[in-house]
Amino acid sequence: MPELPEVETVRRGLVPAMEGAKIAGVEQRRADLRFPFPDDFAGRLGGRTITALARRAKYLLVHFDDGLVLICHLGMSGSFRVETAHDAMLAGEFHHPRSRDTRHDHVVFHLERDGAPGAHVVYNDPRRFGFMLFSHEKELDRHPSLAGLGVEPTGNALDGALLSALLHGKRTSLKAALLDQRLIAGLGNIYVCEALWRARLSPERLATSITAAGGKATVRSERLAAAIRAVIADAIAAGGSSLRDYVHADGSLGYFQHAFAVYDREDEACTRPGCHGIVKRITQAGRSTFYCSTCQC
DNA sequence: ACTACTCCCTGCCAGC
DNA sequence: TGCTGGCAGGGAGTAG
Repeated sequence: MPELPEVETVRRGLVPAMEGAKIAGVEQRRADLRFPFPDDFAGRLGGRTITALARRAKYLLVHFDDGLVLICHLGMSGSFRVETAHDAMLAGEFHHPRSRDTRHDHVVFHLERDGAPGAHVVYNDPRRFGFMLFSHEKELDRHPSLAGLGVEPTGNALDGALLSALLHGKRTSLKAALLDQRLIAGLGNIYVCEALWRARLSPERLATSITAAGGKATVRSERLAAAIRAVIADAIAAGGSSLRDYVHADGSLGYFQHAFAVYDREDEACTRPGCHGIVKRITQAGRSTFYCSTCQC
């Protein structure tokens, strides 16, 4: 589910309720998600004030006033939603328009602000591939989940030369290489497919084939780096992609899924002007790849 | 060191 | 109307 643009959208959606708020209490409704919750999870969070919400790749980072950091990963099906006390009351009594499936509400953060009860932030995750772990600001970069992550595809850091250097010598497919979080951190199945289509490059091409010795930029690496940055920026601007039940923290939907050129568009006509190809679906590394074999080569 | 494959878990949808 | 199989935004762990 959530790739970088979705996590960034979630982060922005949670900021108003969470930044500057104090944790009044935490309901932890099961012992584990993908991993066991840290010991005394609720106890360690209670009474702390949230100073900032940050993001690294697909990780949401909740910073507290004493340097504690809660590292959250949403896995495939995780989501957060913000409920006001009023929402919670209505949901209990009526079918509230914004109510949703609460079967997999695993964690509820009760917030307070200026001593008054604030919002509830609820973590829901049907498949439980998500997880929450603790770290500390001073050792965050060395945390096992974050230490090996590659470059962010936001901003201008990822250019043709860097991409060429990262992919040089990689004998795997271009698709698999772009999914490797150690190289570029934050891309997932959707945005890799979309970036490759924008760059007119085949997902089946050998990753090293778009590079030059010494990591010098090539026409193709420049094109792909630009496509990756653009698709991520466009998706963030659109509020991410809403597939199935994925919604923003405030319950609204992102709309980038309407802009997909190839993802989940098997058998549809390629929309590139002048191209008369049909979008195909193939399986790479056990996951679906969507692309146009006519214009992507 | 790399690369490839399996598995974790639940829900949903198409096809029978 | 069931049932069944396949598939889904991810990544850790293991085996070559």
